[in-house]
Amino acid sequence: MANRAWSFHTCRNWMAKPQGIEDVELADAVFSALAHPVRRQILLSVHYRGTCKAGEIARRFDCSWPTTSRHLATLVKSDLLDVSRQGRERVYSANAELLQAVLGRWAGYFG
Amino acid sequence: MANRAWSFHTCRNWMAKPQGIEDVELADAVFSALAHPVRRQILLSVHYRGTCKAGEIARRFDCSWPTTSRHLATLVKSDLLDVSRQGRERVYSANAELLQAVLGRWAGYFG
DNA sequence: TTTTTAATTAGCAATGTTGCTAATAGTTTC
DNA sequence: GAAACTATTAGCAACATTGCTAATTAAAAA
Repeated sequence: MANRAWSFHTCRNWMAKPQGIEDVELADAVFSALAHPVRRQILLSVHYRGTCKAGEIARRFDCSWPTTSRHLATLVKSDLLDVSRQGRERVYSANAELLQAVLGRWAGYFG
Repeated sequence: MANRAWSFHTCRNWMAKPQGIEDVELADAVFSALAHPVRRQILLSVHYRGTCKAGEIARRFDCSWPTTSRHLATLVKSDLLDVSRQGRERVYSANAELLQAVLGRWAGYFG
């Protein structure tokens, strides 16, 4: 029989290094965003270009513009990408600090 | 019109830092495994305990033993967990080096 | 103001994930 | 060998993700 009395509290007590709820949600968003190869490529590409318009990205990947657009939305929702409008174009840039913070924290848990 | 002529080759040329195919698959497995909060907790817990039997883990999480078992299988498939049989029990241990290698590489891409 | 350009949102089908209970496999103990 | 114990696999329902095309929004250009 599985333990039905589980709670965040009991989990914190059992686990050696407790995590705050905010961390759980942030990690969820970031690792889920990174779980798709096209999103990882988009993120890398935007980072190394500095900034990128949606169309520049959409034209270079093997999926339709709407599909790319949804990947971009997922990345923005996770805060790994920032976006700003310039006329009818949208300019994306990578939030490298957030990515490094989350990956660094998790690497640290296993250090 | 989206670029239908995309290929891994063209992508490598466009991207500032190309990735090998192995890296893509490894990153896929690792980030997908980390994308679920219960799997992250299991991994942390096993790491801080050193080793853990399946039952110890299953009893302490808010999901059935079979569900935990599948999370464990996902983690093993990604190589983030190692497993060995001892009699009728299975002992899991975390592969901290792999996790740090993958997270470290990706943090490095954005350094 | 009409047309073109840039990009997203809507809607749908296919597929993948996650949870459960029930069934099964392999080990130890009696 | 039978019973008990540890754990996984099978099978199913609910839900989420991902891809597409078509429709829509918003801005620029004509």
